[in-house]
Order: sequence, then structure tokens, then C-alpha cells
Amino acid sequence: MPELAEVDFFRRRWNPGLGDPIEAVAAHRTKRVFRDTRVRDLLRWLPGQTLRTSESHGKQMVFRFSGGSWLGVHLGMTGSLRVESASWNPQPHDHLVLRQSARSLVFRDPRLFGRILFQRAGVPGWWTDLPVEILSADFTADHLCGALTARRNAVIKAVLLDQRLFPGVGNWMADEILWRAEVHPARRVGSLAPQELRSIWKQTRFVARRAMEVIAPDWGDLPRGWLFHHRWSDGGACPRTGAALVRETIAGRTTCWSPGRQGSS
DNA sequence: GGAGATGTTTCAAG
DNA sequence: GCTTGAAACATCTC
Repeated sequence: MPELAEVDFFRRRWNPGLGDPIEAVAAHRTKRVFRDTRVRDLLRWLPGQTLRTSESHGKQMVFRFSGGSWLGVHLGMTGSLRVESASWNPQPHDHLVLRQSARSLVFRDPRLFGRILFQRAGVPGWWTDLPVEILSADFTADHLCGALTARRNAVIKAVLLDQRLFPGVGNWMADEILWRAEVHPARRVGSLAPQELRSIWKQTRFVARRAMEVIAPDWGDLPRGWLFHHRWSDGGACPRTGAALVRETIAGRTTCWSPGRQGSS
């Protein structure tokens, strides 16, 4: 489910817990979300530490604690974060619950594609080794074009889903960007004109910025004119041209585009 | 019951 | 070496 702005929305949901100590931790320790984690360390070291800060970077989140610990959360396809009462009885998919005196911070993930990371002290490699964020000043058109030269034979839709190049972009954002840039999703990167590359860069920034403004604070509704509202089911019409939208698998993912507007591959 | 799903990783094949 | 495609992960919804 979650892409850039949805991830940040879920990060903020644990905000009520900032400044309060963790009193206990409950984990479904055999679940796949802990495949890269020593659950024993997490259970041993987190209690007693105060939740200090949280940040998101693309689809990755990190929560930092007073004792120097780092908790990483990736939501995968179906992960979510929420707050429940202090006495919350974890449901079958609530794989990690951080208990505070006034509430429980809950991580849920039915499909288990998500991932929990934990490091007791010191900046973890998974948090330092991160690509340039889309909304940072360093994500310039030149930066993007430079990164794309190594991928000139790849299909643009696949490249937009590459988290090293477009951190936070997922399936709906990729389709939204290409629809706005008027580029067919199956185009090879090397076939794109400089102005098309620039348009993809510009629309990437636009979609990311607007999504962060609308979705991250309270899961608000994007404007009706966005492809987002029309791409999910068969029979949708392009909000700009009125033509029937096409849905097809490209780069292994369901892809929606507006024929005519987005040319051909 | 079957298909498909807003993700990532891995492996085989071209 | 690069790219693609499929499979795997596990569950829910349409």
C-alpha cells in the first residue's frame, strides 16, 4: 500500500508516543518481518528507552530512542502503524507492539512483506546508505540524467520503481508521473528526448510534493484531476482527454496509461 | 474459487 | 554485464 507520502503518514501516527518511555515490547518473533532482526536484542534493549524522534526517507522509516537505539520500519505492501490503548490486546497481524504508559504503538502487516530493523547503538548502515531524496535540493535534473545514463536500455516504468533512483516512488506514483509527463511507460530511457527527461524530473518533484502536502498530514484526498482516482479499475477514462485508460503489465507491474496522450513505446 | 494487490529480493534465462 | 520475467514471501479483497 504505502509509497512516499503514505509512509510519512504512518510515521506520524506514532507521534503521540514521542517523549514517552517504552515500558515493554511484544513481538510475534517468528514472523517474517523480523527476518533481518535479532528480536532478542529488541526485546532486551528497547524497554526503558524513550522514543525521541522519527524520520522517513522514501519508503524507509526510523525511530530513535534515548538509549541510542534505532528501530527501522519498512511497511512492504500491507504494513501500517497506529496507536491503540495501553492495554491493547494484539491481533494476529499486530507483529510488534511497543507499550507506553498511556498507549500502545502498533505495527501491523498481514502480508508480511514489511521489515523491522533494530540496532542497539551507532548509526546503522541501512540508514546512512540512502539515495538522494526526491524532494531534496540535490535531486536536480542533472543528478537524475546522470543516474539514468547507466540505465538507458531499461524501460522507464521499471526505472521509476527503482528505489535507489526514485526513493519512495511506487506503482501509483510512477504511473501518475508518466501520465503527467506524457511519456509511455514502456519507453526505453535511451529513447527519451532531453525535454522528456526534464519533464519526468519535474513531474516527479510535483507529484511527490503534492502527495506529501495532501496525504502525509491526514490522508487527505488528491484532486479529482489526478490519474490516481481513475487508474485502479477497468473502464476508467483519462481525466485530461476522456479516452479509455489502458491497463497492462509493464516491468512486471500493473500499469495504467492514457493512449494518445502518452504516445507509444 | 480464482485472480490480483500501492513491495522487494532472488534466481534463471535471454 | 545488463535486463527481464517469474517466483517467493502470506493474506486479504473483489
